[in-house]
Amino acid sequence: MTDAFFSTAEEPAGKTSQTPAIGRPTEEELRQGIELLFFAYRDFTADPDSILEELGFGRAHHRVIHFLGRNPEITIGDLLVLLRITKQSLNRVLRALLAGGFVGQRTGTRDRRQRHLYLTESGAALEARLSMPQKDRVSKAFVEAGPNAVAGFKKVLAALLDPQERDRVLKAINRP
Amino acid sequence: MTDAFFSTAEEPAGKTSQTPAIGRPTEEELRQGIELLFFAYRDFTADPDSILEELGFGRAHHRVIHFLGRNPEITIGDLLVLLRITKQSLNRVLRALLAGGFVGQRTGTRDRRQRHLYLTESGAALEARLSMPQKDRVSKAFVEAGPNAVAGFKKVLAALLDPQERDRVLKAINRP
DNA sequence: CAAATAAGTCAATATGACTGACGCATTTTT
DNA sequence: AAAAATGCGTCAGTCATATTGACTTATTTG
Repeated sequence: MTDAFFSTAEEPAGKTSQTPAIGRPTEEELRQGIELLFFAYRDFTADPDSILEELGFGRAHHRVIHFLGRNPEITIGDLLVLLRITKQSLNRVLRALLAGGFVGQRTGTRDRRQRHLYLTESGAALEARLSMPQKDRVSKAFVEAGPNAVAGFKKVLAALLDPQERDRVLKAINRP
Repeated sequence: MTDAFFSTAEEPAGKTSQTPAIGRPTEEELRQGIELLFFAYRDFTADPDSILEELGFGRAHHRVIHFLGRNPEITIGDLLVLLRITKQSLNRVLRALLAGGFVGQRTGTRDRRQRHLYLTESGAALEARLSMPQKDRVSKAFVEAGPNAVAGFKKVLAALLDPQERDRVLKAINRP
């Protein structure tokens, strides 16, 4: 079996590599999609790294900052669910951000065990600075590819999400 | 199926959230694109992890296996360029794969300093096993989103690549 | 009051990346 | 032919991010 998974000669002559109108995508097309996603995501994530390095932060800090920007007053527990990491992993990152004055926390009023996190002014400034190159890249890509392509891009990415959580995630992304 | 994810009803009448025909995409749209990419990629990469864990391997091993499947007889140096990691980083991973019998190497004939790497039979089997869930996910997404959306997906991802290397990468992905 | 929950922390471990340095075999250049 | 450059392997040390497990404290809930 599998003597050449990515072999060039896997399709009979006469057929092309195009997606059939209704059937399953070809092996070739799937592989291309997978690799494209890999490379595009790699370039996409490479953008903010140099800024983070200046501050001695890593991508974990970036993620926290991003989601805090999007979800002000989120509790630790909810942030853990969102990031899908452990409390201990978050802790180190969060401590650094608190110490650096990028993030603040307030004790919950309804439940005083909870800590509500938020970006400080400098935290928000950092968020803006970090997201700038990514927004720039995505913006250029959207403009270049055109609105129709962008719609397809979003549609496919949405379909790639875990079906179980798709609605939840899309709702979170798409809220006003 | 969850249609109208990216409903346009979120902006006040008069303004639409469509990308302006020629202008810059809106902040909202950019943020959505960024987050969608993040979540979709996260789900996408989660697939093979359980298989890898069985074998005591990580994503680094997966990447090596994938690119070895795609580039049989590649040399160490070329693989390093492709993966953009250091020789030392690759070494540990490669040693494990060689020891496990998933990868073999041959001394080059033209230049005997070079090692040409290839997947063994069990390596190819593992590659197939790892890529199966990803292909499945992408396949379902492509079918669900439809050919037009897939074309847009690819177009945007290609536009997200670093301009400097775009041609090189696309050529590598898209070759026969 | 007892139990459950939210959070913080200590400790140990794993993975995957990095830099720097050095050695060996081989090829290329001078 | 000698010198330099190249391809690869490896030792040693570091770093960032993640993990699990166990324990504490404060607080809420049954």
